[in-house]
Amino acid sequence: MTTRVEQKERTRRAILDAALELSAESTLAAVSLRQVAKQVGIVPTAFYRHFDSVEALGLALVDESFASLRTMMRDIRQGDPALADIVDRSVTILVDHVHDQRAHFAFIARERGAGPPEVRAAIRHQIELFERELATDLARLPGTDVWSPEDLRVLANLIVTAMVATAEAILAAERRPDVEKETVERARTQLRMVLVGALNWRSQP
Amino acid sequence: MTTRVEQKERTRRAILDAALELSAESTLAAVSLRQVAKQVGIVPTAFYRHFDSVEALGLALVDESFASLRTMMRDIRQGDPALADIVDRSVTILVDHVHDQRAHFAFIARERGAGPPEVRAAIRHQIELFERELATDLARLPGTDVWSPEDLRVLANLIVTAMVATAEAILAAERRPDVEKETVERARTQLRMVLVGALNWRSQP
DNA sequence: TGTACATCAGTGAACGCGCGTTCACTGATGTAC
DNA sequence: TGTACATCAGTGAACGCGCGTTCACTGATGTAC
Repeated sequence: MTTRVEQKERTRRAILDAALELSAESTLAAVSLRQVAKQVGIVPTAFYRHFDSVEALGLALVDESFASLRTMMRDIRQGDPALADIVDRSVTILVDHVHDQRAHFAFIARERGAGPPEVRAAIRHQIELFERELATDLARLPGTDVWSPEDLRVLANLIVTAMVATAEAILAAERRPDVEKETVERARTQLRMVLVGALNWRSQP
Repeated sequence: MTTRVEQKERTRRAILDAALELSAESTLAAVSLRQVAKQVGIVPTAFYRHFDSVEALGLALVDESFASLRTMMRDIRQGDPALADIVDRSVTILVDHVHDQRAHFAFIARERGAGPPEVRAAIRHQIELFERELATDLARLPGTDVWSPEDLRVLANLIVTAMVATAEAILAAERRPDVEKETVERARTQLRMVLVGALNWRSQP
């Protein structure tokens, strides 16, 4: 026996999943309320019992997607932050999460540049928070004591940019293992290059 | 007196400009043939005298946009490739071109992730060509003789990724000079960090 | 130069379709007593 | 436990609107002679 609350939550979940799937064809802006309702198996008007508009649904998807990113961040932070294998571990965890949360990552990648303004702003804000957290983590690494706070933020921005590009490349690889392997190797090399630069860096050189 | 050919070209130009302007609101996938025709001041059916579909129009915009990128590339390549000010000069030229070709850069940034599959593929291909050219240029710099060809490509990819992110950040700054200045400073610092990494890099370390 | 014909960019009516949103409704689940 | 009423997720008809595409057309520009 299912309660009314449980059933409502199940329908809401189905709407979110349908929107993720349909927007994968191009972008959320091109998805209609009626397409979502049809895929879920409800009448179009029932949509309004769950969301005010397709855009409100988009904001809910942003929240969801970044919740899964934060899970990833926590995974990366776990365990010994020794420099030796930090690059390999971080990239491996990124790849695993892109596989597990493929639809969420794809959603962020698409809507980041082309979503409705509010959705775009929400994504930009979340990426900025992400960057700030990474800067804090970097400050704990040995050797960064000669860095200015600004340079730490700049480095964090570069790393996040490279990781976003890597996630997009993994998605574009479309599960072709050879293309993906190349992408992952490239990401590791790039992170190592950046770290070599970082270790030889002095603020205001 | 204007010839028929001239008039046709003028209308075609107006269609391209209208599509750039309208797609700026969200993405080309959300722009209708009728919206474009209305903005140009022609009847919807006249659109077909110039393009087979909105998607064909999209591909024409990709070609245009990358033509302006190649102009930029040529500008950067001009003159002395001395390491000293190569970073400052490259970033300055990038900023100037983003200002001059704002609509084109914004179009690429949006459609790169969310455009119709053919448009996305065309953009990915052009960025790859761009990267290959940069790798060739890098190979001419002193100090890169200890680099493997693969690592040159990986470095070029990192630099292109950072420059694409910089262009997007300049667009997002929406002509607010203080935000833009910060973005530009960040790009310069990042390129310098990467170059410090590059100068201390040995392939297969 | 003048005339007769060809070309073709742009017109305008018409089509069937999917869109978001309104509204009054139904009937199963939940609650008060 | 049983009954009477409240709640509310989902229904289904209806609306006016913008969509892409078809078709036969017009009339200015271009060309052959």
